[in-house]
Amino acid sequence: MAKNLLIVESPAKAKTIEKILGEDFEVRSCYGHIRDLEKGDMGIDVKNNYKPRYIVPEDKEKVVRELKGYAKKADEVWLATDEDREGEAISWHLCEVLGLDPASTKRIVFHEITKPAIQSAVTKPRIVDMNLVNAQQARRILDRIVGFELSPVLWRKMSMKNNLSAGRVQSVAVRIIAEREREINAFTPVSTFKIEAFFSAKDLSGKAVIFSAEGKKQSSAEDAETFLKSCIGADYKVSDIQVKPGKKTPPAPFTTSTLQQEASRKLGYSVSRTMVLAQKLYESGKITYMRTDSVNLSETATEAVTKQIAAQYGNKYIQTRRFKNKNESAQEAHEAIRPTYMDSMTVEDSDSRRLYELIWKRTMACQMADAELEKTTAKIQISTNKEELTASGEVLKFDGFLKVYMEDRDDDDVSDDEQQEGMLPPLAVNQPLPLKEMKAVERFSRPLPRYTEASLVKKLEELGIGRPSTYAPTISTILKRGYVEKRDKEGVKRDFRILVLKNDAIAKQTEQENTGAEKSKLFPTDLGLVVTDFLKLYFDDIMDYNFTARIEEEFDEVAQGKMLWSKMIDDFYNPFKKDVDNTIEKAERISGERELGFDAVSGKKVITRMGRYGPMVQIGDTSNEEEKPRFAKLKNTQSIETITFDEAMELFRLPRNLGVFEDSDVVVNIGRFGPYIAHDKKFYSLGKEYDPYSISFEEATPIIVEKRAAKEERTIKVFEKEKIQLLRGPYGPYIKQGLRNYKLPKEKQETAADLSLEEVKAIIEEVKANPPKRVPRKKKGS
DNA sequence: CAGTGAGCGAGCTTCCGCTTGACTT
Repeated sequence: MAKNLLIVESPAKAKTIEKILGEDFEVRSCYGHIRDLEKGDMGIDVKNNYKPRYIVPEDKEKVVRELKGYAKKADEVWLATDEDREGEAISWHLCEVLGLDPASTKRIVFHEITKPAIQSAVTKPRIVDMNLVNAQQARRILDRIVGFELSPVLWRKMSMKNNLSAGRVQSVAVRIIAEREREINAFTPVSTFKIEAFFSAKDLSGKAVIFSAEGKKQSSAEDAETFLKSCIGADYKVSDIQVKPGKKTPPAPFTTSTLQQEASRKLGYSVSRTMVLAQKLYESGKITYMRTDSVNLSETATEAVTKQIAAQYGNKYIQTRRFKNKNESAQEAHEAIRPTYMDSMTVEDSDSRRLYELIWKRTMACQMADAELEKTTAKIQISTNKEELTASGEVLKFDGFLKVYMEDRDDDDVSDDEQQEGMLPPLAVNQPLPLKEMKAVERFSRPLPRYTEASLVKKLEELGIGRPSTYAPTISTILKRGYVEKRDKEGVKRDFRILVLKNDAIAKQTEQENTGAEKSKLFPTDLGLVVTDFLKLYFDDIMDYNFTARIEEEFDEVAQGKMLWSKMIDDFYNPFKKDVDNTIEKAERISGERELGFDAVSGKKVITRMGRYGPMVQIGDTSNEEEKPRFAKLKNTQSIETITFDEAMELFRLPRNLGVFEDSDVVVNIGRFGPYIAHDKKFYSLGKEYDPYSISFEEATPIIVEKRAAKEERTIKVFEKEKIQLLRGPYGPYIKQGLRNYKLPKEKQETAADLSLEEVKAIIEEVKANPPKRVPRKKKGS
């Protein structure tokens, strides 16, 4: 048994460190936090200075039990959790649970898992910093108070009430999505006319090439026409040439947030997919820790990178750099995300290969030379006009880091004015240029695009909201709660005008473009919009984009010992609790109700609002005892915010009876699980390719026949009397009795069709006796 | 699986941040 027990947070890290420290140390991991506030009564004694009540959660009991065992056997316990607020708190909780004295237990830190860093850390132990621990407790308690006070307000005030939640991070994330949607809805595009002239000139080899030059934008079709007319019969010549050097600098190495953004843009990965793959790479020792907000590289890593650059591209491609975090809240417990071994350019695993190569390239690039450019701007004079045209081109003189890596940009970073810089043919001042044609093309201004998962992460990080370990879970939460949806949107066709000047004549054309199409973007749901409005109305301080930044300043003061954590919480809690009580007492139930007009047939009022089961439209009033109102559910692409009267009335066309097939009615409707066909007491889901409002009898009947056949296909065997079915599912054959499913043991899966009733019953009993382990369900804290 | 939409009110839900697996009909 080793004399020393060293505890870190991550098991993968434990393995590496044990190798470095050798026989004197046994290194174990605590798998993150080992204690948390109990759930009952918020886990806080509000009246007793907010004293927290901590418990070891059920799924951490085993870890704690084992650590206690190791600690008992060791002569000395060393705490080596991450060097940040959360890590410090974990060390303190370990002291509490393992019966160690925080005033004397050795606490060490390192921000990189390298031999020199760890060996030097062991020579400089300190003790747990209680001020930092208190800052974490304040953070934890404030989040618990906000979450557990606000969520119940929603349960009381929302008409839709299952599983609603609110919190410091998630509610602001939803707000960001909601506000962008409203900006887009309110946006009115303005069109201008872009002037583009095409000239011919000879390139270096003497071949004629076409290049383009731009003129001043025209604000209307009339102005554009006037300008083109003024150019009729004109001569063109180069009046000025400017050549300027330029450079591009490589981006910093990856943090969690930038990795998620680039993997989204370059590889199309969702934020959670990126994290799953990165976790795999980390656990197999291929990359450093993947949840970090630091852009720092260790000395050893920088050396390895430059060595690799020299070997692959030569010394002139090397430029060592140190990157600094812009974000002050960065807690720099780890390095940037980089390959562990720079000489491995790729990995075996095909799933994570593309992500690994992306990380490898970005890491290489960050220590490589700037790319050098030459930007040429040529002014072109129009003989009949005092306006000038501008042609610009860019030539790469030295590729530098671009040899391996080019960062992608978000749509919203690319402005309309920016043009793709191509090459210009060699030009000389006073050189006459023959005009091929000149165009005035109508271009519309565009609203900012909707957020992707990754661009939302970027925004949250800019606001200092959330941490690397929570970006992916936060997105899952707001999707799961139904505040936000990830989906595509079809664009709409729009005409745009083009005026062409060619051979001294002007022609007018109209062309079509698709606008507003979105792919895999985040849209707020009506629930998200209504909840956001409600929270903004009654809790504007918590919904403020700067709320987190403001309280982080106070946490910092606690961490520096300048403020008592309980005082900080008290200052926050008292006014907040007043708002909560006031809201519960005074606020009306929220439904986002909007009046659309009056039904032509009944003369009754038509409204749209949130109902118990989601957004809906309603004809008539619920207060009318005589006649119940008519209800219809909104389509999932519609919103109570934007639906028109005509669209609303259209929804009342369901259910539709299409006719009689095999002696039964064929009825189309939309139910709890989407559009369906009901026929002969059976239900058949309608795929996305069908519209229940327009599907015909001729389209519907083959669906019934097909789905019926597919179901037969899935059925292996039926025991009619016992109501037991043997079915084929995506995870192999299984038994279905009533609503419950039972998995077949592996050895019986091949021969499922031969099973007798007795054998099937035996399997059911067997599974019932030993139910498959489920994901640990949260239990009531006690 | 596929009706619902008002109100009453058992008992329940809920936060953010640290970490990994075992699980899916």
